[in-house]
Amino acid sequence: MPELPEVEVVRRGADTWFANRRIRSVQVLHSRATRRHLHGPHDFSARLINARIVGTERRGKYFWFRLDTGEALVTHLGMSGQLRVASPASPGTNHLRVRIGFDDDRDDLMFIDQRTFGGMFVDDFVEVPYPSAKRDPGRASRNAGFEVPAALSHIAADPFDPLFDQSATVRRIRAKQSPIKAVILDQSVVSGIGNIYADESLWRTQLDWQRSAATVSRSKVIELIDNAREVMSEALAAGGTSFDSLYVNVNGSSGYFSRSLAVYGREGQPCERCGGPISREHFANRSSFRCPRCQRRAPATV
DNA sequence: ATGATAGCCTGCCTGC
DNA sequence: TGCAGGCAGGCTATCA
Repeated sequence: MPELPEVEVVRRGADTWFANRRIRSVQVLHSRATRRHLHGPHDFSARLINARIVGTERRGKYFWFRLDTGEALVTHLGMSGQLRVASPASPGTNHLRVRIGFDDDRDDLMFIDQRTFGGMFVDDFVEVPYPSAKRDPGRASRNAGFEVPAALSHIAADPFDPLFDQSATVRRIRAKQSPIKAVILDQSVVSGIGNIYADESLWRTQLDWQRSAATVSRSKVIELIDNAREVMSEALAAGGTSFDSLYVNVNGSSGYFSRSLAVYGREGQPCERCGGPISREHFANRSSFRCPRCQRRAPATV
């Protein structure tokens, strides 16, 4: 559910509240929440207890706590996951899946997830290489690589990542025949973009989501990536997009970017660029919103 | 290899 | 009022 800006809001909150603290206790209240931890909930807890959180990092919609054990506590919010701070004395809440306590007796970390598409797992780091275009011969140490949890090695850099290689990403996008929207939602091509920001970026670029990626010009793809970066930074500045209480930051408050959306969820309402009605179409068992006037569909070739 | 689809879950909203 | 059906911001596995 949450896309890059929402995950980044949560990561920042998590960093503020949990960095430099040592884990004392771990409760797994629903085993599905740790299903991606291959050795089970007991091993999950054992690897965390006594570990100190060094800091937090993010790639796309995943973020993780770097531990002083050399491992990562990886978190994905899925569609409905939340990270909340809670007093150690407070009772659990509905949909509480994992609760972590610290040796300073200050606030607990609660992972809450109604639909259990999200989860947490502990993982080793692997090094991902710097893209060749970003190599800096004068600073060999910087070129050594960047570490990500092993299970995330297939996740591409997101448009804010220092490792993001824009020209390589443009080439990869244009090599695909699929609808342009499916390609920018593919986290192994470019990460962080979900259904909302895909539609918003396509609207800003005046592209029909159905267009085969291979038919979009190189400059238009560059514009699309720039627009995705732009809309996501605006959303981040607004504290994220939220339609309901399912997405909140660690304090439980929600962002207000939903009022700035141009197409997403605005079926029938006027396009702010041309005044025509926004349409809603089915795409991969979900919805796609576009302005049929500004985002023209090429006539079907028969 | 790439691309499309089904499945995982729960809660809420709509329409009958 | 009750209930079935549709829908939700994502990812992964599996099939063609």
